[in-house]
Amino acid sequence: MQRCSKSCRLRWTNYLRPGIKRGNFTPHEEGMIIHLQALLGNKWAAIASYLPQRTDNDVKNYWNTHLKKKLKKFQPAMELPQMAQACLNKTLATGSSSTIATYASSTENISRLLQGWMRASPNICSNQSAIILQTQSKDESGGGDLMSNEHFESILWFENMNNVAWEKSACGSTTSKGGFQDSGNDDQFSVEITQEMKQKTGNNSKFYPSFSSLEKWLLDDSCAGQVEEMNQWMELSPIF
DNA sequence: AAACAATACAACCGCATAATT
DNA sequence: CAATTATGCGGTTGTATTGTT
Repeated sequence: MQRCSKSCRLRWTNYLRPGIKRGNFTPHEEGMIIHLQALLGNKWAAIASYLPQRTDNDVKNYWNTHLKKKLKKFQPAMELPQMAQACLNKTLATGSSSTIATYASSTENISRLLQGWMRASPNICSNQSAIILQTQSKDESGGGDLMSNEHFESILWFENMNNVAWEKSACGSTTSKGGFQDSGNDDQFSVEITQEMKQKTGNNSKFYPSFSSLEKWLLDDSCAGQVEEMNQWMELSPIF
């Protein structure tokens, strides 16, 4: 079999390169992909950067063959962005204790990814890294249609989120300057976002969560666990 | 056992951008 | 600085495998 240099490189990066994990995706990985796809759209390389040992091709294939199907079944009951939002809501509302240590090994990838974002988006506030993700994710059925901004806004703009969570976190907050510092205190997540929200809305502008906030959410085990729960529910549900 | 369908995944293609000459 | 080459990425296709009738 003859391959051009491009094919060789591709085969190396996607198949032969050492350290590539093969086989089934764990529920946690599955959850990560679902979250990230909802947030980033079909940015497979970006999504894969959060999943060490998985290539973008892997993630893409898994999405197209497994997850897309699952979510399609699930969609009549809950739209995909809503699912991600519901997961996000629950995370904030419960303030469950969990650790981001699982993906600590991928911090390098994450920072790289975030740097890429920072470069890509002209609307980023330099200091607090508030974001407007200008995604051009393609709808699976539309094959080229832009996903509506409302979908992403519903995920990213925490205005739409469970007010109880905000009340709770706001009441419990004192001060939390300077971000997370890996304290392991998950309430701090809500606290920081709340304070950011107050800052932003105080300036009569829309609120965007900071990268660090989103990042923390993405790396939170609890959401993946919720997706796993959902998967189990889907399997048990008579609808499917 | 054969034919067909469905599935999974490696590989290919085209495009955009970065790096090199 | 332009031209060329290399690289990265996302969409799509090809094909081997598995399941079903």
